[in-house]
Amino acid sequence: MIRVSIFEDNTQFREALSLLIGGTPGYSVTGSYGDPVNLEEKISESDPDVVIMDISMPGRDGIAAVEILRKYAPDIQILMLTVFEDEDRIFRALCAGASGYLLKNTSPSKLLESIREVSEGGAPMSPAIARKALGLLQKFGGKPDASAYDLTLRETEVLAQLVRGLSSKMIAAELNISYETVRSHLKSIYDKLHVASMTEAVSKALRENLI
Amino acid sequence: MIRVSIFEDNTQFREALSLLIGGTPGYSVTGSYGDPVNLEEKISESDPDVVIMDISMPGRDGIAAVEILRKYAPDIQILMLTVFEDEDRIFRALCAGASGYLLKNTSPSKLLESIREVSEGGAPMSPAIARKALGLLQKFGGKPDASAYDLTLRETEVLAQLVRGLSSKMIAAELNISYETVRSHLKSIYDKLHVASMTEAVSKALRENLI
DNA sequence: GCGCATATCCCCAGATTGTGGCAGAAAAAA
DNA sequence: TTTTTTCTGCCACAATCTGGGGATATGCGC
Repeated sequence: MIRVSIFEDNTQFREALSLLIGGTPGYSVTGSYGDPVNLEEKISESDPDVVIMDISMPGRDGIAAVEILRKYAPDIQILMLTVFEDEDRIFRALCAGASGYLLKNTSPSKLLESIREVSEGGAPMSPAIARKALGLLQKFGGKPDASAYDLTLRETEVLAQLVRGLSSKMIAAELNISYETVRSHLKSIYDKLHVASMTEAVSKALRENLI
Repeated sequence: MIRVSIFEDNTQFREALSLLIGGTPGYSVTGSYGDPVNLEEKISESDPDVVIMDISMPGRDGIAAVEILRKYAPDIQILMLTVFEDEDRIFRALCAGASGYLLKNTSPSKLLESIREVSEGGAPMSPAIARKALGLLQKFGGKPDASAYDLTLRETEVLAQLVRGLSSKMIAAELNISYETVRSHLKSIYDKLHVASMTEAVSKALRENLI
């Protein structure tokens, strides 16, 4: 039996959801609310396994509610159910701690399946949402691209140690070469990365995934 | 009619897939290969809408194949079908350009559904995979967590500039405060982050998303 | 008021880094 | 073989950074 709480400001839609979920064997609706005010209280009284959350609600933003809920009860799975499909909101909701993201045009059977899936540790998303989430991931992951600045092998090694936070001396010890040699490599690295200090080099390396 | 090409080195599994997909109305298998050697040729002769790709194959890695295919024919949707569920491989496959990622224990009906979904612009993933992909996304997008070391507002600002690669002097200019003040803040930052140099601070800040 | 945290400045001594130049040995490419 | 690249090492000077002292002022809470 999966215990579900619903947060959705549209009364009609909320009732419909409640009827659908509550009327299906294996599911029970333990709470149904029009806003996330006094969220903790509502959660503790309904004690759900899964929370269905709308994004736009009066009083408090659904995404903020997700963040709070994440902290208050990390084990509760959160399923966003909303009409918004802009990248920004998807991203913020997922990063806030939602485990699934469905559009409101999702069919009842898909919705029920998704509730089960999210309670079992999955991450159900509407196809369009999943594709956008994937796009976000690809944007971040880009490419581990050390070749762009064509650092030599040794230079890459030195840079790697630098990124670990080591000083020139420590790097020398780590790589079993002279302190001065490390400094020589550093010069080349600065040249190739177009930077002028260790900090800049580390910053660039980490930002652009050069290690 | 969805045209599907299969790349999978296990002959039995490949044949089974071929039978399943080819035997279902609405789907046709236009190519079935044991390795991705001469990938471009195989693709142009089979002209698929969707490619099903294994990760481990003789000759060439499936992930590398995805990258090449992405460039050669960007409109072809790629569905990974493999046994691996480590974050690294998932991440690399998705970033290389795969649009879906299924585990080999996926049921035939789910598989067929996923092929349709990916061809329609979705991003089907096995629940466990989806959850891991979500985790990756959250890791990247996680909002700055400076609170852990409770840096003050000013210290956070200084750290932010440091991460940009600026020197103490430059930070002083940027924040319109004295060089010595910057140094004072830096001392506190070092103290709180348990580091002893700019490089270390930048490294820690970027790794732990303190900015 | 009194403590406490924050933010702002200062000085010093010693260590580290940035910059410039130089050069031999080994490896790879021509 | 000759040339080029990479890896190695060194010196010197100026600039910057680190770690140790303090000092003043402004709020905020008790």
